[in-house]
Amino acid sequence: MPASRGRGQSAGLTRAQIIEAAGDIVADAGAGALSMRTLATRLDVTPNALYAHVDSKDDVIDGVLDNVLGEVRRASPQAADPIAALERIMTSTYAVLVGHRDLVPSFLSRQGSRGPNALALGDIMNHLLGRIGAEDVDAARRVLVVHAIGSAAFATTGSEGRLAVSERVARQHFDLGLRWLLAGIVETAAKNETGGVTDR
Amino acid sequence: MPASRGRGQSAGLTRAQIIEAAGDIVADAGAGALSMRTLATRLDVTPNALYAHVDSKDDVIDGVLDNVLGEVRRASPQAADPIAALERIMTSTYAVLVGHRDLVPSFLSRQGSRGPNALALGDIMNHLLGRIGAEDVDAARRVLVVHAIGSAAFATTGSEGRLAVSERVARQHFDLGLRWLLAGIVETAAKNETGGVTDR
DNA sequence: ACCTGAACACCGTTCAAGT
DNA sequence: ACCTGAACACCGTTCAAGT
Repeated sequence: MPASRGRGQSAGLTRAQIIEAAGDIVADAGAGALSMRTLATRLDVTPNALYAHVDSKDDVIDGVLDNVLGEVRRASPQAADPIAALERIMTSTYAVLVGHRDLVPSFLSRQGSRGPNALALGDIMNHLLGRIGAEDVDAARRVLVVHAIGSAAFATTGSEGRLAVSERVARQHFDLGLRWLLAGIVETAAKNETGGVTDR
Repeated sequence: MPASRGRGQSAGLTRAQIIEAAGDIVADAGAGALSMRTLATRLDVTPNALYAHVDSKDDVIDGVLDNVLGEVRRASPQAADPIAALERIMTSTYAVLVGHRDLVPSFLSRQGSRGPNALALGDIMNHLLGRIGAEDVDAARRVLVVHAIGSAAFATTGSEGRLAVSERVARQHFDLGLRWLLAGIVETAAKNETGGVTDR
């Protein structure tokens, strides 16, 4: 019920404000509770008013996803040990995603968000992978991202399924896979080290 | 419009029949087109009639997912080369999932289906991983499954996103990651080979 | 047991106003 | 430009019948 406003009166809505409110709903009541209507109610406007600032519900979700990615602890591209820096970025990404469980399916179906935070993270990863000497930077980055998001999707204190596994064990599995992948990337890079361009 | 039937007349509905029809809808018109109402229409019954045979829409989706998993080419647990057999199983899983793109998000959010086909596949993987001497069979299996499903989720001829990549390249990335993971599993197994139990 | 009729409590989105 | 009112075309699920 948009309560107190007359017909042409601005509610002072902003795209950023809408997306933040959407994030709050997801945090408070789960992703299933997010609808254009619950969102409108929280902002004290009618549902259709939102469409002056966002394109669609998917647009809203994209914004929420990128905000979440903003919580990832970003390592510096100039970190002394690029492999350790990559390990930290991916581990932080995993932790953030596990902290926002019911957003993870959206993450995968929308291919991990294309917002500014996702792009910044991707750039840092590219730079670190370049310093390691990765043969195919795009491939390495994608495999790492798939592992982080996929692992988060599988890390559920899974109600009924018997494969369900504790958060601690899921985290161990993630760590193990991450080490295997980084080792593979490094090894592939080492093979190609026939005087190619490196960082120092 | 359930056309020609009187009030208590059986339509001869079966759970298997319902799930098959649901799979047909997804194949014909995409996952977005599947609703209890479109499903009922296709089966020429009213929507609520379905609830005598299935618990919910999620129940239907679980059935569809497991049917899809039935298409995976199963390697024999006794295959001469267990590593190659694992590689074949994962590659076939990836291919099947890419062939059912819009089901993949459901796959991840429902943790890969718990039906008979999923269980059978998991058993074969466990046996092969045991023969390789994997240190932690559960971890290895989960990491491989996450890689296959996650890679499939990211393999889209992605409309607008700039990260979108051709099906060929996505497949190359999957292959690369799979090799890294299998190498890691084998290497971890080799380290622990201090006279433990093996297959021969 | 297995179905229909009717309803409940929702959705996302659009279109024509009003200021 | 930014909002409201009203509507369109849907959802999943339940409950009370009928045979």
